[in-house]
Amino acid sequence: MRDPTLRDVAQLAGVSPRTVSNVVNGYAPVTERTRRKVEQALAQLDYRPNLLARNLARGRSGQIAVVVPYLDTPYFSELLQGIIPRARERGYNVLIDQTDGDAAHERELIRRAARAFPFDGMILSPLGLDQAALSDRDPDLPLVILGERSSDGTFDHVGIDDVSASRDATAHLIGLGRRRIAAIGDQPYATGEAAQLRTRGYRIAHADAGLDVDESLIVRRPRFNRIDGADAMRQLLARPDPPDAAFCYSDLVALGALRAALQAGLRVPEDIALIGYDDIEEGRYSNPTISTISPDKATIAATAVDRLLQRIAAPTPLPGIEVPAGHRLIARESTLGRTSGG
Amino acid sequence: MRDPTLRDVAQLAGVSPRTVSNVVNGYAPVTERTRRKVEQALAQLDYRPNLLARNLARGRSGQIAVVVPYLDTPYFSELLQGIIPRARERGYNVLIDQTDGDAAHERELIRRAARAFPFDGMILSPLGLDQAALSDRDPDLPLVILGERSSDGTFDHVGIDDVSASRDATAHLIGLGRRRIAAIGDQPYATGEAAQLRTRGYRIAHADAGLDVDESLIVRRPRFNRIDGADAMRQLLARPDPPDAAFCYSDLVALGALRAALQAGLRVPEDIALIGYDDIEEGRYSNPTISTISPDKATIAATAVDRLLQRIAAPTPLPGIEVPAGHRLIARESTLGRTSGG
DNA sequence: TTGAAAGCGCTAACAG
DNA sequence: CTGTTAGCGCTTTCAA
Repeated sequence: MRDPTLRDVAQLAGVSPRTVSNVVNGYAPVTERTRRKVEQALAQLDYRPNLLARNLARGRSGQIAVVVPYLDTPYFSELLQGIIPRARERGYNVLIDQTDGDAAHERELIRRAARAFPFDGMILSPLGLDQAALSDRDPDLPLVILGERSSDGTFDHVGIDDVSASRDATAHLIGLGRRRIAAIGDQPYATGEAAQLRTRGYRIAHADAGLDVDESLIVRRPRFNRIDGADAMRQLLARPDPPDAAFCYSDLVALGALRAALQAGLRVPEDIALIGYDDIEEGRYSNPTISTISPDKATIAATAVDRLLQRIAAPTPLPGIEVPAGHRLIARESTLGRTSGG
Repeated sequence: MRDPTLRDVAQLAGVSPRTVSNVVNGYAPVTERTRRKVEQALAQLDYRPNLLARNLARGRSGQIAVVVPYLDTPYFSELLQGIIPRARERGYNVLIDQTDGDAAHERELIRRAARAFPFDGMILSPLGLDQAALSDRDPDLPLVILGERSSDGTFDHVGIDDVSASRDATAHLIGLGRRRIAAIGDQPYATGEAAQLRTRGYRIAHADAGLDVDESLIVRRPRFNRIDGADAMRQLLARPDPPDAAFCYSDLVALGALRAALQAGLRVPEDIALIGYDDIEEGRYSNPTISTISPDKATIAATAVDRLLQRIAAPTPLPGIEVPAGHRLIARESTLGRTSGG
């Protein structure tokens, strides 16, 4: 049978649809008596508003889009874990899309060109789009960017301070007495901002300690995944003068590097110490466990949602701001050794 | 400015909205000349249909819900990775929700009680709901169940044959000469069907080989995650007669167990061989790599979407069917040792 | 405080 | 082949 409509309820309660709407939405004041009648009818019919109709009338969709490059990257799925409930709490549904880092796909999304993807705002973790490309978008789309681009003043950006986090990671290695420290994951091109910030932190840490950087130890990699980490490590280990430590630009890279190092017969951290970035759960269970930079994911997720909903609600476009999130260094076995492991 | 509507286009092209709609949707045949005029107007105005309106008129939402217990469980995120593009291709958006295995939440969803969650059908991986509870739902909700419940005739179920997969895994261990094989993850209660099927396969493999099962080696665990695996392994290793192998009910459990075994100073697989279930990428990079049962995730994802869309499109409810998916055993270092590692 | 009625933008009977 | 028109179910302006 057809679902009961507002009109059905109105009829049963003997009032107009307008009044029922008022009761349902708690809008205008309604007489206690009327409200009671309406509520009874509502219950009796088990009425549920048709959201499509409501949204059409209200001119909004009640949905936000969350767009990440890869859904199966633990960092993103852990972030989503925080974003979804927060959005649901605040009355929004979450549409998810993944781009595989495809620039065209990302561009289409921020231009709202996708015919079949209705949303009131978007949380995007761009990968294919560089800073400039981000500005070429639907100006009316409330947008929050995650990761390492910076705000151009028309959208919010939430993320941790990559430079200082990377400096911390590198300094940790230096503090442990390591001197030939590789950096795995640099991306010296327009879309590689995230990587470049990390490289910058790596350099600063060296400078802080009065150490020179061996440029040949900075390894470029297109993605922050396991394969890239493993490949890079193999390449480094093939050198006559391999590194005694590596700052990996993601935990996945570190995990891949770890695998390659162990396969090559090295001991971690005795022969080579490893530190990652992201603090994914996997790094807490690997053998050895992975030292890492832990971004405050809960805060990032919550803040991203809150900012986005604010932007959506704002009658006139809000200025875009930078929202910093915290991070901390977590030292585990891959740098400290088993003694203090847990 | 306001987005152009169908009416605007019609006006510009000098035809009726009906004709524009026909052109946009490719419905009725349209004169070449008319079509050209309309298409030109369409392009000129950069017209994009309002989906809310379209869906309201069509009486559907154009969205499917995908509901999993945990988004950050690799198995699910890898599955989602397959589901989303497939659904998008077929013109559907994907709404995601996670339940944390909460029965009440799952029940609410299949009853379509959630006021603010519009979808035409649902792909659900139930955790909190047992077989019986699954039948108590909105009878009009096109539903595809993933995992280990079986179809009650009103929804489709897609999944691999857990019993035979588990038998394969156990037989692999037996074939390697192991005789004290633990099973980690049994759940002897209503919602633990998945686990029970695996235990059954474990028993069958023993029977096949003419071996007795040591009941005390079957370890119960509420969840299939890393912590449970680690805890279970610690408990097993504390025994005077520890096992020489373990069939873990998920890769995550195996990874946790691996961690605990190595921490206890054991060698894997020399002292204890481990096999998991799910074939998540993490198991291909752990040290040692994890032998596992690999379900055909691509097929599961694609089939689930296809079946669901069929159910949605069907004018009259389709009978629910069982859709089997394939699996294969992948032997890696955690059972074979490093010699053949890759 | 409540009713009547006009949309929101699109689809789809029903003519013609 | 194309125009007219009545909804889809809800919100909301305007009156009363």
